[in-house]
Amino acid sequence: MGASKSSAFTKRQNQLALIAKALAHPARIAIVELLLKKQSCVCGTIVDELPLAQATISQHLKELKAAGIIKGSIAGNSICYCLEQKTIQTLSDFLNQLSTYTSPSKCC
Amino acid sequence: MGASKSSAFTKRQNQLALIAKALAHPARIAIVELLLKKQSCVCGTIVDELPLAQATISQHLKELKAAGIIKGSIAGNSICYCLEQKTIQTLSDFLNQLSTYTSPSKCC
DNA sequence: TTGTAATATCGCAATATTACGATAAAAAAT
DNA sequence: ATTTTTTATCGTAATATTGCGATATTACAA
Repeated sequence: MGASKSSAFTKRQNQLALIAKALAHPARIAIVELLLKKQSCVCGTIVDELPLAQATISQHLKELKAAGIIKGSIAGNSICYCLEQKTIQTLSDFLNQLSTYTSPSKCC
Repeated sequence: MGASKSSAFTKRQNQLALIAKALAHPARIAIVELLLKKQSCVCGTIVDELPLAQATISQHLKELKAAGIIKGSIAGNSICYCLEQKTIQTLSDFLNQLSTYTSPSKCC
């Protein structure tokens, strides 16, 4: 045991969890913040701005890409990363649902 | 090595990552969905509806509570859980920022 | 071609998460 | 008082993540 029981849940539940998981690390939050703020979204810039080794950043970028949160396009010698709004919107919509929730009178 | 380098990031980045991490599992997505849909938010109901052992559910509830996503209040013999909108809103606001992003013309 | 710069992948050690049976704790029911 | 119900915690095995040095890969430059 120890493996996540993903087969026991719906496709949508697994998808939302995957997107959240991709954002579940401060380095990856920092990366998407950089993509939001900076004009340049080249990988090297990210490596320069974050206090982690190049190999580590590359791994984080891979996870964000696998979850569909960012996409990379080749720009000459380097790779330019950008946010994928569609995927982010999926989680965003779910959270908006949650936050407009009104608790049942029974408790809380 | 292996530990997350949380000290290298801002308090806000760590907080957002923590909230995302709490939602980074399909069982925990299922739990907050239940809290959204059901009138009853008693722990036992959650255990009955999800295909996981009681100990496992309890652990997931603990994580959601630790991240401030839910809160529990004693209701007689059992415990009633509800969503904490404020915390959810924190991540929701961040994602809304991300999804209104327009990519720099340089690439993508 | 040969060299250099930018990213990705591999391999490994340290740590964290997931799941659950067993057990504890606390209140309600008998 | 004893039993039952409800939830939490402990201990542990299986698995996943994190971080990085070393190395591969790929594209451009000279």
